[in-house]
Amino acid sequence: MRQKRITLKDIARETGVHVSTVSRALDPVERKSITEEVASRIQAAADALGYRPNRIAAGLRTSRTMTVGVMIPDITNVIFPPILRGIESVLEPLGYASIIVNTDSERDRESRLVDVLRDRGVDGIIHAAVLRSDPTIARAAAEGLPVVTLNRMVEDSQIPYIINDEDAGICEMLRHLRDLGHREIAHLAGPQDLSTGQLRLAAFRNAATSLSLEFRPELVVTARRFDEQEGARCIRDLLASGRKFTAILCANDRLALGAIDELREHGIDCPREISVTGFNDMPFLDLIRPRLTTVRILQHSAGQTAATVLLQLMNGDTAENIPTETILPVEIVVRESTAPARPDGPQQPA
Amino acid sequence: MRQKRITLKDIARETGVHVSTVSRALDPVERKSITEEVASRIQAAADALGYRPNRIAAGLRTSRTMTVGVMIPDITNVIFPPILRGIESVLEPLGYASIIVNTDSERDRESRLVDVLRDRGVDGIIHAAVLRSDPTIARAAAEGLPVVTLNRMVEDSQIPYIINDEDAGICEMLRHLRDLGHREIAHLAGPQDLSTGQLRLAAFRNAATSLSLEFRPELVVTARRFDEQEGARCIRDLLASGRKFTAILCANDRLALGAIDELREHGIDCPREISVTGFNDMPFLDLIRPRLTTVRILQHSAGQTAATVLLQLMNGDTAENIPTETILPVEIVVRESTAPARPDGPQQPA
DNA sequence: AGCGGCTATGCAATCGATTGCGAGAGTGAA
DNA sequence: TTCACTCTCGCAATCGATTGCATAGCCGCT
Repeated sequence: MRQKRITLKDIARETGVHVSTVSRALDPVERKSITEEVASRIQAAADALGYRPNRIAAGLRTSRTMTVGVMIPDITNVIFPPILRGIESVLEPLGYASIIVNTDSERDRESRLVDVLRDRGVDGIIHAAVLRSDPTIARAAAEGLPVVTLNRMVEDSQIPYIINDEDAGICEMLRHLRDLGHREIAHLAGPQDLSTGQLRLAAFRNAATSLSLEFRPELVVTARRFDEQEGARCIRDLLASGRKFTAILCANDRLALGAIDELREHGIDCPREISVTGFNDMPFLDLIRPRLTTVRILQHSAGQTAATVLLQLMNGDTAENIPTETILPVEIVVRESTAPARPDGPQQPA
Repeated sequence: MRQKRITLKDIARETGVHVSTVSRALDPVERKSITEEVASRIQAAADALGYRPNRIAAGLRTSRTMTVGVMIPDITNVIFPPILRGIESVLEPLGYASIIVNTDSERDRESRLVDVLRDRGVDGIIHAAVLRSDPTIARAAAEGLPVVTLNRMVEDSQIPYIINDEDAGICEMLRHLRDLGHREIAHLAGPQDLSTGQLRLAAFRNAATSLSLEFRPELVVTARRFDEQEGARCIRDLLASGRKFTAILCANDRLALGAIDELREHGIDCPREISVTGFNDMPFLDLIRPRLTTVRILQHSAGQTAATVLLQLMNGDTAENIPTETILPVEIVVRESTAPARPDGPQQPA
């Protein structure tokens, strides 16, 4: 039932040459070392028979599989698909395929998956998982496997990383709020075991001082997950604390959405009474009212950049040509969830 | 720099047996044909050396790569990631990896990608792309490659398919609208070159007659894409036609969201004046007001089912054990975008 | 003691493509 | 005519694991 595949041997038999000659004739770089007439005869036979190279066999011999592994926390998180398309857009035209794995941000799953990818002989790994430390990936890189990380860096390693200029994003956003007259600005921080959560909190602190706004630890609440429920919970806690604030800078869009919902539950209007900002600019955000002011990250180009750097690594470019650190610009998108601070000062809600 | 991999040969040398013996000792099913003492000595050596089997080499010999191809239109479309997680949840524990490719619903890209997957020796393909006909995949299946399709079927073929019971979903939704008193119900249909668009329109027609509601072709408008812009455009056309209607059943959530927005632009309130329903129940829908009444599809289980059927195919189960057709149940989720038809009859907006 | 039969293990081919090396043909110059 | 050199192509090893077949050894039975 199943057709036998056409191999080099078949073409060799057909054209009366040796399989090695066929191999060379079909290899664009070796082709020049073959008489043009022979080469085109072989090419014709290959086309006629419908030859398709067996990448498995080639991979065994060359130990290059033209496959890369991509590790992300969870594909159902809307920020990752655009990254994957970005990666694909540079790798696929070059004949690479990618194996995508979800780590669910679990450490043992993460290291197990690194091994799975290595067993499959991937030529490199793009690691967009966000756990704050991972010995397995560091070891893989140290053993010579090309690795780049996205959105995070592995300490004490030479692994190139691509990050978004989140510091600048946070800082711009804080400036936007300040320029609107806000002074008591809360921060709804993300989980501190995820690099994004940690980095954005640090950025908030730095930005506050550099903008001559006082950093107030009591106005920081930390979410345990990046979701709406936690956003809402944090707002409840914040309101319960009785502290005054007129704006909330959230570490991600979903926290912001949860926050706005919870404020509404308490009869507090966003943006009239309290301004709220997000981070990521996830899809469909402009369908949700009030339309969220947020920091836009160029996920697609982040993916492209990661893939490009990985390619350099896999091609064995000289180290000095490979950027260790790439910082991608972000931009703030001002929509409807931010407004001038009320002139009569913060109204502490009931 | 790069460490040499440990191979069977290394273990053989270490333990003083032949590599074939090592191979058998490490293969759970062959292991019983080896003296327990030898087997465990080999196992110990393998562990000590940190042996990891080379799947490429094994794949070459056995022509099983433990890899499946998954074809979808576009990973950034929110309905696909849950499907992928569903597939992964059954395949990954068994040692399979999947290569995911985006077809962008382009025919030539689609057939090219089928070949890419075959070149890589995938053991099977789950085909969730939605073009209405594709000779390449049919040929692949005819040549013996295990294939299952998701959300669509390939005509004139034995390819098993998994679909959601969209007919039932449309019918239930129409019944819901009828029970609310609606009689003039428009259908905002999806692109007719995509199977989902076509099927849902057909289902709408059937449901109308079976519910003794007149099917009115002039109340059907067809979108060119499944997005908000097209939803809005269709509503403009519908309003411009001057026809009366009190409810709109949309072929997908995004069309519905675009429709509601456009109605609002015209000063028409949903659901008070016109009810609107969606299809898919995409994530974050409950954050958008009015919260959309829609048909929920169990994407995750669809993925699981597709993977399970593919496994049967790949394991060469006898044909009669393999379901050709699997229809998964759907459910309607009633939220805020539907309300009773106004007792004074449809108000034709200006 | 001899023989049948079974079991544990070794041997070697194999999957398909790649590649270093060498041989033969062809060319040009002396 | 011959020698040196180049160009094209064939030969065979190789990547690492799998597997059908062969064989050596052992057991038990008569």
